[in-house]
Amino acid sequence: MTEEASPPPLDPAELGAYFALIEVSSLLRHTVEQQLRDAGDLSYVQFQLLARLGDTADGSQRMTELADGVVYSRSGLTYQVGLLEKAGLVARSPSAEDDRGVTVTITEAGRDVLARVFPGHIDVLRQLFLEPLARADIDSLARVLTVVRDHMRSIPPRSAKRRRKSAARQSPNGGGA
Amino acid sequence: MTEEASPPPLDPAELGAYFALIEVSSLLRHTVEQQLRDAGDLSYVQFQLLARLGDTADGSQRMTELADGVVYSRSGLTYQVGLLEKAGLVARSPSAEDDRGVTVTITEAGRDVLARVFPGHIDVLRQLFLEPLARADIDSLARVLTVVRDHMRSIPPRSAKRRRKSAARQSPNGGGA
DNA sequence: TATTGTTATACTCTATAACTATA
DNA sequence: TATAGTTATAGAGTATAACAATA
Repeated sequence: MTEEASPPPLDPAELGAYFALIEVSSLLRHTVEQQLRDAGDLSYVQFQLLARLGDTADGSQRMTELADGVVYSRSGLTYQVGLLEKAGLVARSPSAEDDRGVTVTITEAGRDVLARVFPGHIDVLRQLFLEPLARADIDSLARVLTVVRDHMRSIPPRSAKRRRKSAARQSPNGGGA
Repeated sequence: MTEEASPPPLDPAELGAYFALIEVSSLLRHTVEQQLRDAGDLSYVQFQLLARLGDTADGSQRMTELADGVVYSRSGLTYQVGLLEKAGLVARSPSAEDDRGVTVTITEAGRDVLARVFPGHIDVLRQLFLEPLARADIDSLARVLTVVRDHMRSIPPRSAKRRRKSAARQSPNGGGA
């Protein structure tokens, strides 16, 4: 085990893509988190959860569905949803069809926070991320990163080791769009 | 509060680039962190610090230089370097020219850990990130993301929060929550 | 007076394991 | 037995502010 064959090193473009990706996403994430904190007292994860709920027709999703979207341990999701509920931004109710389940619904207050936070969020994205890019760059970026994402999603995620989520079955509303 | 005019919403390509960027970097980061933890008991930040030191001619850098590279608060850097030192992977010594300064140097053990961790690191990058991409995609990705990074670096971000001196103290804003 | 770096501290987030209640 | 979700708990990481020593 000490003698692992060294893989060939990455070439400059590969290294460049990797380092730039990490650096860009770190800086962007950092700035966005500050904006969300300032504007709505939300962490990024909480924002993601609210945004996800706000995107559905009835503003509701089951815990499991939320966990599928945001890569989390179940307890982590319970924690974050608990915070949102305490802040009055979501409500929990027993699931109709499955007595084990819990349905999370965004409240009016939750939608208000979302609306209050969105403009600044978009501003940050424009100023920090999109501003220096040409139309073709953005298209290219979206295309290539989507390829990578789909590839990553198609691979056995480590989280599947313990308690498998609904990874095996095909969910109609996967997470697309 | 300020009434911000709603900016025009992002178009699909812009949204796609943003979401894919966040998702890809999250998943990649997550996987890499596990690998680093498993192979060398290193957090990603610790790996970054070691790699940075290992990249210099003499394996040394001042705390300030390290802080410039890795987006951190000074105390955070002190904490991480403290951990690395405790593990014997770096050594601290007083800076030669500036008696206030501290020079951090990677040790032999530190280089060993780096060498032990690199192959798996590169494997993860290849399998998860680079594998589905054509040569041209990687080049394109590197180019576009580098543009973004340079743009981000040229802006205000973290330097703005640097170290601020306490000028005339504002009245203590009692609102604690 | 400004800067380098540390310390003290408080807090957020995340993961694991044990637990319940349904299916 | 397997799944949905919660709880208890423990640990890592980060930021802020106060501080000491030096420039």
